[in-house]
Amino acid sequence: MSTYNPQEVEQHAQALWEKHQAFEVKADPNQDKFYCLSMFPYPSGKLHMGHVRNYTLSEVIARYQKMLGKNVLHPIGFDAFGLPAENAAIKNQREPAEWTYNNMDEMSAQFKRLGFAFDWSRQLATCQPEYYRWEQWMFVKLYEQGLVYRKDAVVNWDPVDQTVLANEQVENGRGWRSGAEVIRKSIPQWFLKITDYADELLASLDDMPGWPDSVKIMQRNWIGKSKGLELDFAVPDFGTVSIYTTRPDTLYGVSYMAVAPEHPLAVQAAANNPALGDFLTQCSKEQSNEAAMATMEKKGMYTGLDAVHPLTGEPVPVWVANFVLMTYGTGAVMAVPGHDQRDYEFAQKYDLPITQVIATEGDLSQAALTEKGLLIESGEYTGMDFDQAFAAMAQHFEAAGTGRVQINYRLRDWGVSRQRYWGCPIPIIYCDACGAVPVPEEQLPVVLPEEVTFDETGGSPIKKMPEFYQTTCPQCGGEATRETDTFDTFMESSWYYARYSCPDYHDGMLSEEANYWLPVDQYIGGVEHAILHLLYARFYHKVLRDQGLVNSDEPFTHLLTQGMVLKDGAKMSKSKGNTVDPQELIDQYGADTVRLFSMFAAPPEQSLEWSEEGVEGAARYLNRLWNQVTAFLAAAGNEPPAMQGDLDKAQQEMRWKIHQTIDKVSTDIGERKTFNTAIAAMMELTNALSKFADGTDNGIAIRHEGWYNLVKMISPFAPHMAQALWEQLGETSLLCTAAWPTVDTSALVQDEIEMVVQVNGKLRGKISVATNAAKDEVEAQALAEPNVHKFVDGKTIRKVIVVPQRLVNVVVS
RNA sequence: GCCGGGGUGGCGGAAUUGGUAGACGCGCCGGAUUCAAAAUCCGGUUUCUUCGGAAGUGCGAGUUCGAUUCUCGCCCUCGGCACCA
Repeated sequence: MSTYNPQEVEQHAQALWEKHQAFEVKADPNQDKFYCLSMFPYPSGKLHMGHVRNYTLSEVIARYQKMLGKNVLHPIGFDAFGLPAENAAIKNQREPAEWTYNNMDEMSAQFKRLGFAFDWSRQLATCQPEYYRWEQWMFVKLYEQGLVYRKDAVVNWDPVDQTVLANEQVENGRGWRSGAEVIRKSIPQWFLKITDYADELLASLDDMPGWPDSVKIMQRNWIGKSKGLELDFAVPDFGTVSIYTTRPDTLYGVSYMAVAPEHPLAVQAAANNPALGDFLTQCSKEQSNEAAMATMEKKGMYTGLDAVHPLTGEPVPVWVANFVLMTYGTGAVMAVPGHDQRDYEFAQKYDLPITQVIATEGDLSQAALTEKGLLIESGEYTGMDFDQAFAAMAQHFEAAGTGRVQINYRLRDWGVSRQRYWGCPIPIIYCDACGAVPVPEEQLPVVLPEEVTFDETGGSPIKKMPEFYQTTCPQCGGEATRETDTFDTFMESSWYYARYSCPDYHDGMLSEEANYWLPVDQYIGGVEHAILHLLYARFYHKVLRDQGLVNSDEPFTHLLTQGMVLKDGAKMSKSKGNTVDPQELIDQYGADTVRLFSMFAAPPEQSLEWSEEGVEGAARYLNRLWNQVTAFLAAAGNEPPAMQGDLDKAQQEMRWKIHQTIDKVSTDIGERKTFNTAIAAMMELTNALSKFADGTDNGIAIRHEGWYNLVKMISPFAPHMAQALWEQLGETSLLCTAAWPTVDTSALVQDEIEMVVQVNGKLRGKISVATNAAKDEVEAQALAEPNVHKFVDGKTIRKVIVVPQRLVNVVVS
């Protein structure tokens, strides 16, 4: 019997896996595949506990599936483009590429030290031209297909640093480096028509049982499909302003219109109205993100223009309002203060009329009445309900040619242009004669120069590098300029999961192997990606499908969204100084302990509260398991006697516990994904086996059966220690390729069962009954229980509820 | 503000389909071992209690024989809100 030495044991197991290339896989049409994937990391520096948790989750599932006999793909790579590399470059005067590659090396070493069962031969990094060339290639394909277009869109402009800022670089409306007031600036940018796929993205959600409902609901709301009317309002001295409304039934209640500050009407009206001009300038300094728009003070100004109400002919004043989004619908709304709360508050503030045109309960002097109901004060539409009014008005306006039924989406097209350096160059060339021309396939990739110098403003260096942007037009051969914007990094993360199937394929974006591995069977990552990343990836997958590159409709069959790792109730972050370095823990306790703790401390979806004592507990458990198994083997050897004859009661119970645990652990890992309860069950079995000191042949056989299966079951969590114990059990194969334990259902049969007896819902006693006992027998036995009898005596029994196998509730008065 | 989570002992959490609230672990208390300590092992541990019991899962109502679980209304907290990834 030897003591447990994690460092030694872990080195040994890792060397074995390396020697046998245990986790490198090839497509094999004759074997069931299982593709298990954790969201790839941004190479920010060293690993943190969030990474450990994320990759241990996929690790446990991957190793479990492998033991079930599946051909398991469990790859790793890096989401290597992004803003932090540029920040590090400015701060440390290092090239983003060098910084990134260094971090990748460091993190790879830590991944290996943790013993993750990755197929390292498939490692990829999105900043490598071999990867992003296919992203550029696909962009050109989509351009040719008409799914790409260019339009003006708003960015955060820092007027001092003369650069575009990301939202997180704007603090309280000011640039984080310069401190200057950030303004909204409109510049031309490239967009992908994700809205063309809105309906399919929405409809597919109904057929994705492997995704959490919460994520599907969030995506549905994000897509925000609605049916309404687009109506044209004539505005004398301007022209026509179209609005979109989902509540045409409230049309008679319109008391004003509101347009976005960027709306052409507002711009025209401001031309000879200095006060209005000032207001628009003021609006341009306000943040345009949705949270800010929704919470800021609602402000507006009359433009001096009046629209004509399309039904009554009455004049309707047109206002500019800071809360109207130019990017949603038409950038103009009709305002019905009586039946919309935001319009209501605005009308109260500016003393605009509030009228009721829908008959509903409520007090209009307190709040808008937003419930639907029958129309009142609405001319010929009076008395109709919502559906009737919608249909009648749609018919009226369509006949008049001034309105139409329209399906609208909250989802906007995907702006992919970033005015930043460390990203994939957008493969477009601008020619004075030919306009925007995509880079021809044979000229791809457009390689991002890696030797660059940064100044403190954070502006992209390639915008100042003629050797990068000076080129010739692919169409006319004349002088031309390259696009210097790069892609949103969500572009890279939208298809990496597919590229893992063939990372070294040079003749195309994806090879046939993609269709063997895809879709991903289990995808794991933080909830914070519930909408953006996961929606973009779903969109991209459908685009890949329509290009004939994959034959599935959705990329991820099952999704697990993990919670954050907290310390003292707050998210671990460098700025808070509450980080825990996994490396120190690995050095002190070993990888198995760190892995076990991260799985045991909380269920995957919930946040995990960090606890040093909890880690010690995990280490203590592994130590105890090691000692128990080695002590048993030292005493009984690794060749157990055969079980024979009848088992006594304690032996039966021990076997029941062993097989009940196998059943539970299998369900917890394979179906429920509650690894914390799987570990708890294994701890219970460990405790039970420790106390079961039966030295008879049958007893030793049962103990061997228990420890043997326990070593297998703990192996996805603590694979190094399990491998060492496996060898002590006399096995010569790799444990990670051994078969997962199977349940002996005959061991689960019990002929007696304990039932709980309640009186008026309160626990009063317990009875032991035959498993197949009839209801009357159970009832009789329950009433005969002394303590139950005490509480029932002298009272009238109203009814007795018997829940088979569980409890009896005697209702008395 | 809108959308989606979460709230259970001193702490992390369990209770899988409406059926024993607190599994498992941590901490703490007691014991064994030790010259002593660490480590290890064994036992106890929701609160109150007149020792019969009673109360108890963020707060307030409701449905039910029975609610941590379902319904309604609140409070607190975390994630997302389109250029952080």
